[in-house]
Amino acid sequence: MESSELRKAGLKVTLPRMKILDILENTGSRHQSAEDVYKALLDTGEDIGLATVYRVLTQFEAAGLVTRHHFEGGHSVFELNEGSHHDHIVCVKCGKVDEFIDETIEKRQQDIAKGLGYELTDHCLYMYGICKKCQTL
Amino acid sequence: MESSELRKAGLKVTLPRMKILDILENTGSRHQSAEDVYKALLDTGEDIGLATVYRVLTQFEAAGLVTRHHFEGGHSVFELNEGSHHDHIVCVKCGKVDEFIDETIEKRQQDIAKGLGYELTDHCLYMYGICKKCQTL
DNA sequence: CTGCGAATGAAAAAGCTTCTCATTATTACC
DNA sequence: GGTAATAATGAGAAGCTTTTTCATTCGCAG
Repeated sequence: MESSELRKAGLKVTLPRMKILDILENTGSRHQSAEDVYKALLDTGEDIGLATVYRVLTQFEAAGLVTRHHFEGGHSVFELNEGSHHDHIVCVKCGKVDEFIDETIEKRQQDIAKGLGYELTDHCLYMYGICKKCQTL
Repeated sequence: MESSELRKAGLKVTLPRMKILDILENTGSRHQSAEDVYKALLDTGEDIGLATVYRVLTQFEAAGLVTRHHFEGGHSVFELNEGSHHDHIVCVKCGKVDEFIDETIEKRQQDIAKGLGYELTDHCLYMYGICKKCQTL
């Protein structure tokens, strides 16, 4: 069960938190806004407030369970942390998102941060392009 | 004069637009929020509304004069387009921004996009960390 | 100089997100 | 298992950034 995940993060095991974790794990899109999660909860008949969704997602982020991305448009999207860190490439035509990880880039980032005197805490790389399918349309 | 820049972009040469362009060009920080620009205008005694600042910055972005960045914290910052592409590293404590360009990373990005079948149109890399000064506080 | 259309300012409105506080649920302890 | 202390929740209000509305003003072509 996921309840151990919550306990490990120092969070009480409550119904809203379990349900939200469930939505994050078992929904098609890996990148969901707080509003998306809220709507998904309503669809399953759960009566969980939007404020709780925001609170829980923020707690999950602090606990390292999810990552918050600042995509364009002014709102945040959340992604479950399963497996390791990765970056994103987004198709500007159809919105498709591919994920990747490149050790060369990761390494260079560390070197650059160090060179500029920074202690790196986080980073994100977004590439925008046209995917193979959209190129042929 | 910069008025030619505005004309070239198909925008009428108005006092607010000239003043805002001036602020962007002659202020210490290269990365300013709409609020920053608004305050700078007030400081110089100009009576320009915040709504106009937002409108003008958005027009400048559409005209390619500035780039809008979505840093963490929920608000946008604008940067004058002079010189070439570069990436950013932001101090999460004091908000300081350093810029850099790394050919190794640029090259890898192209390769990765190609490998995934994408035709790359744009990309942005944000690193977050603690700058040298803030580390000692 | 004059007038039309675009630009502006002020205030209201529109998101997204956080806060407040009374109520409810969870966990530690008996 | 039951119960008290404590944290979590829900609903709505509030906070922020950004956009929109609309009457007024300004820029620029004629």
